[in-house]
Amino acid sequence: MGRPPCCDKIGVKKGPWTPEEDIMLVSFVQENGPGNWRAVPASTGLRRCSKSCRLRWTNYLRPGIKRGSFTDHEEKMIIQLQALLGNKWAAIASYLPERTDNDIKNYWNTHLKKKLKKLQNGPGHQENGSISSNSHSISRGQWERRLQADIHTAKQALKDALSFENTTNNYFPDECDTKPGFSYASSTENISRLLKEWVKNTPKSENSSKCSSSQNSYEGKNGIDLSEAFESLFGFENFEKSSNSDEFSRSGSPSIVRDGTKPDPTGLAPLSMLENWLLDDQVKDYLTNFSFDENPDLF
DNA sequence: AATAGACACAACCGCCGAGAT
DNA sequence: TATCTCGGCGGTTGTGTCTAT
Repeated sequence: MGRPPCCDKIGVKKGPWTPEEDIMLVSFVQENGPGNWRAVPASTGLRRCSKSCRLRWTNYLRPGIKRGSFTDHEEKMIIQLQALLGNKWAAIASYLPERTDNDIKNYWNTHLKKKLKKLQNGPGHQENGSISSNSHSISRGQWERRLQADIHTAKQALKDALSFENTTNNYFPDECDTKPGFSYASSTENISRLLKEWVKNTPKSENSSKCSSSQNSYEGKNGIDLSEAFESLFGFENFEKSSNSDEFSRSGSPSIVRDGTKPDPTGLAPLSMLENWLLDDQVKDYLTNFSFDENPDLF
């Protein structure tokens, strides 16, 4: 009769994750790899739903996540990919491997939606059917033909890029077999960053007076300093010098895998082609106004 | 300095397809 | 084959922070 339930729904904790919980989760993933989320609560003692554990890992702890503000380049990519794919945040995120779908979705909802609305209401929209770019102007017919060809090319690139799924699993490169913890090094950075932020944002007096039941508690159940515990578990003495996101930049990066289950689909070649296409001014203009409802046959 | 409203983002909810039993 | 959960996804909500008054 089907599978057994993933976890006992009664007594499952909700709300923000504590550093202590993060450490337990990362520790589990380090030993067992991502996946089998059902086993996480039972194996770690975490009073969290398996789903919550997966989400926490995916959005905050997995290797290669970049935090902070979005660059212009990222912003353009999101806008164009959203125009092309719609609200397929996971698909969009596969082109921005340092960002999570949740991040992109939030960024879209809080920033880009408004920004685009402003742009669309603002100057620069021509009503006469000709399309201008920075350097030249072409007829609508020429433009439509060129666009169809471009869309075909982009669709192929998308298809190729997305079809990387299930062909290889780069999460466990060969060397990881002999170097336990190798592929999770940046998870330690993610956590240490969270811890550092927590320390930074928590006044000392408050910090020292907090008990372990506090959501932001920095101390473990037995009064253990979690930063020390964490350091002894994983070690992040080199955090300061290695935590910059460049380590995970597209070129020469260790293959970052979203969620630990998908290979990074961003082989440089297809992405660059798609990027170039997406960032083309004319395509940008067109896609900004493009409606999939009116073009159901494109895909 | 106090307050209200806007904003940002982490986390949860509900749905769906795939797969296990 | 039927039933059930898992894993993944997109939408939504809750809450802390910022800003204007």
